[in-house]
Amino acid sequence: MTDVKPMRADARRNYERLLEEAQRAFAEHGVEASLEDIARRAGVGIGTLYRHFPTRDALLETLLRARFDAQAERARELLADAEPLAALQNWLAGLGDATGTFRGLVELTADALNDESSRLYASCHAMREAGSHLVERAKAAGELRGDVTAEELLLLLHAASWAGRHLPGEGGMQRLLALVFEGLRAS
Amino acid sequence: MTDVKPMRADARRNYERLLEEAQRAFAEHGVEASLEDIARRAGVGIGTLYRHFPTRDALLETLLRARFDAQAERARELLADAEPLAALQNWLAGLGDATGTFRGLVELTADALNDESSRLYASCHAMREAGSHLVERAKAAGELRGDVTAEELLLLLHAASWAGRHLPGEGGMQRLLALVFEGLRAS
DNA sequence: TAATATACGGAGGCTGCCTCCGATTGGCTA
DNA sequence: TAGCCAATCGGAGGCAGCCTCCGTATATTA
Repeated sequence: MTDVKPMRADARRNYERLLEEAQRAFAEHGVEASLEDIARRAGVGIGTLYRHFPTRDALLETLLRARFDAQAERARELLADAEPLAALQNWLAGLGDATGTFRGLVELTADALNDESSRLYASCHAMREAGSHLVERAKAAGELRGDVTAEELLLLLHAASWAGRHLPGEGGMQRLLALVFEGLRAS
Repeated sequence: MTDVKPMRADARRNYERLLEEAQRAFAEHGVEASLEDIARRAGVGIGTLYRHFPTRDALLETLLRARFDAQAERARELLADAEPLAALQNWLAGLGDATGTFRGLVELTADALNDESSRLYASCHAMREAGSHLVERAKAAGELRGDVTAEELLLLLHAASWAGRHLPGEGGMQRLLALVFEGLRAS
């Protein structure tokens, strides 16, 4: 099936250098970091970058897939947790951290979920599927409103993650997420 | 004080053509629309655009100031409303509409609120001040949680507005905002 | 109508995106 | 170990957008 011819030594070396520098650049400048700059820092020509990663999304996907897959796996683990709502909140917080690693990433993943042709769709979608089981379980346990969809919930998490970036200081996302769960009305 | 020497006729004409085309371009392509394209469509040179509006923000601010000021004014009116929480929600919905006019505008206003050197800061800040009175009133009436700040509330509104753009179909923002007020816990 | 302050326009320098193709080289074979 | 060739590299070049600068044009005033 997956008869991947091994890469030539120079190709593999460049591939890995590129990923290292891309990670650094995206972390520092956000998902819009200059690709030419990444190639330059990796010590390869821009053509080499484009051969290995034909689009920016392809590069991002390679960096993120493992992280997103781990997040999906974590959802499966949390299905065994005794407290459905807490498990869901726990998982969402992790997702928020994951999409918070690069500036601009939340926008990308939120859009990817609505665009099957996106290169990021597959891993994002798998994550959503995994998460939706946590949602259903929390609903079934009567701990979560029954009229909220997994889509809405995920979007609210993304929104909180987005907002966390626009609040001075740390931990903004957690605070906002808590507010979203509790509601704003005085009780 | 404001002894504004009247503009030369051609200058005024160009100024207005530019605003018209900018409105159209931002509405169509979002706040990142090409400035060269705006100048082209307005039938003026790029230099003319930059003379009238030295930065993209200056152009945006001219287009938005009236709208934002109206929003601040609306907050003052709503202070007379008999139902503090409803008035606040009403006002927030209007703000959501205002920041939803151009793609990318929410990000801009959310950032402007944290950056006094931004050209948009003044009008955004005035709006926040006006809104915070509505917040305080709703708290005082015991209809809104006492531990929420106006900053957080505005940010949550912005987040809902942001998220509304990433949900297929209309009215996403209103639905999300409602969820934020009600809370997600089953009651 | 002539003088002059004001305003115009776009060339040009820069950066970033992406493609294409001649030059280079790793790895296999004899 | 030499030599071959497919795999890989690198960057020039075309395009678009940002912004500045300054020679040219023109509205206004006297």
